[in-house]
Amino acid sequence: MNADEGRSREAVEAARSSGTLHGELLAALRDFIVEGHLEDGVRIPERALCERFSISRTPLREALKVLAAEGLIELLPNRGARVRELSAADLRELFDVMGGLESLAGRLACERITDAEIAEIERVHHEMYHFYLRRDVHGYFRCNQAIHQMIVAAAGNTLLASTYAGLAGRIRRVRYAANLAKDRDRLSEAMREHEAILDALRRRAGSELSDILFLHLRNKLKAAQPAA
Amino acid sequence: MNADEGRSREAVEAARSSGTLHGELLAALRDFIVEGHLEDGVRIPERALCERFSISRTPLREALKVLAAEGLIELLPNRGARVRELSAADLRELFDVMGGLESLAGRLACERITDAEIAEIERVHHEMYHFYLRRDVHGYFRCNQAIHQMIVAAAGNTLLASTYAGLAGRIRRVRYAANLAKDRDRLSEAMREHEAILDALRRRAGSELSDILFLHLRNKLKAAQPAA
DNA sequence: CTTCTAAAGAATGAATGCAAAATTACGTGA
DNA sequence: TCACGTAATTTTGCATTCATTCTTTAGAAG
Repeated sequence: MNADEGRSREAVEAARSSGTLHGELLAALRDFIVEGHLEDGVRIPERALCERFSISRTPLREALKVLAAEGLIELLPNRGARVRELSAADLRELFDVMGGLESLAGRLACERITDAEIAEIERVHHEMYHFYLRRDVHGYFRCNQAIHQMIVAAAGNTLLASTYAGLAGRIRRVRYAANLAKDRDRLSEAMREHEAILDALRRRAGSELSDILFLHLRNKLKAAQPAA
Repeated sequence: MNADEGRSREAVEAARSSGTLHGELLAALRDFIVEGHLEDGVRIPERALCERFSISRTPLREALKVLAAEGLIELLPNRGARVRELSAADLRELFDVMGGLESLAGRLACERITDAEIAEIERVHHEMYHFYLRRDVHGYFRCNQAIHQMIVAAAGNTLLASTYAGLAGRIRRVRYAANLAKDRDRLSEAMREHEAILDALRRRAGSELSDILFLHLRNKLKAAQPAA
């Protein structure tokens, strides 16, 4: 019997989240790492993680292999796992690819986004503007993230969404918010860019939005990494 | 992943070369699947693969988990692994994301590509044109693949390259070449698009090339899937 | 003959055990 | 005191084993 598409997808999701010990452990470990509970570059003994999560080494090692494949950790032969450090070059590559994905998201979103979805993004945009005026950096960034997330969601491409989420997880470990917050000029520049994003989105100007979003990410990187 | 999905290159390369069973097995299995030696959707008994590769289940299962994370296979809880079937929707998503990545690759390539690299691409382009005139579909597609690969390489972003390679592997299983080959109009249209790609590349017109490449992939999908 | 049930068989998920490699600890010599 | 070589401990990689779940099949009832 041929498994139909919807059913296999559900099954995969089920496997990933619940049911198997491996799946839950994988999600838990991922959060654990993304939230920065492990130092960069230091060795992570398997035994310690086993005790931490009350589990045997077999499922743990499976999860580590997957996390290595996702790029969150490094697995050196016979030398165990360590949280992957991001060099300046790595960060640049990450931002560029994220930019490419957001660029794609904008293009796709223009093809299918509804007026209601645009209105919702505009709502968050105005909220963000409010935070901007009040210098509430934390609130500002939350709205910022939300807007980009909404554009990706509006693209209606699950592969894009999951790929984007994976890279976003890697970046989340980097504390670049502080750098961005200090640069007031960058903040207002970003606001203007977001205005342009919304404008292009309203006009469903996919190609144009694509450009804007890529450059937006480029500028974000520049602000985060003045050294580069 | 990074070699593939953004996984750490050093670790993966080390694992692959330094004779860790898991690394070699992973690569072998990936090739084995990508080259289509396993039927879509049918159950893959672990025992059979163990015997096929003369190893125990532990490293095999680790490799399967990674392949599942890469999206090549499905792992259903307590029901084993099967090669993932691509629905029409999946294929559309794949092509769009590949289009986004190639679009990004073109943009980045325009920033850093050398005249020598462009000349090399032109060389393959003319070779491809030759195959096109002689109706040598096989040679045509090889050149086609090579050109896209060269653009991605010229982007100089290892994360982009590995992500792209991962998705390309998933698509490689789909035999769309036959469909494309039948449509002679599509072939000449593709040739014209490739001319435009080269032209934009010569002018280092990143934004323009970005558009062309995305649409090029869109048209490729349309040709491969007239039903959609 | 079909269909439902249940038990036997097979496959997967996880834990443990063992060998090889690496890291650490220790002792010797300068 | 420091450098170096060697042995002990730790850690990783893989195989094996046990437990649980799924699949298949034999059998009985309708």
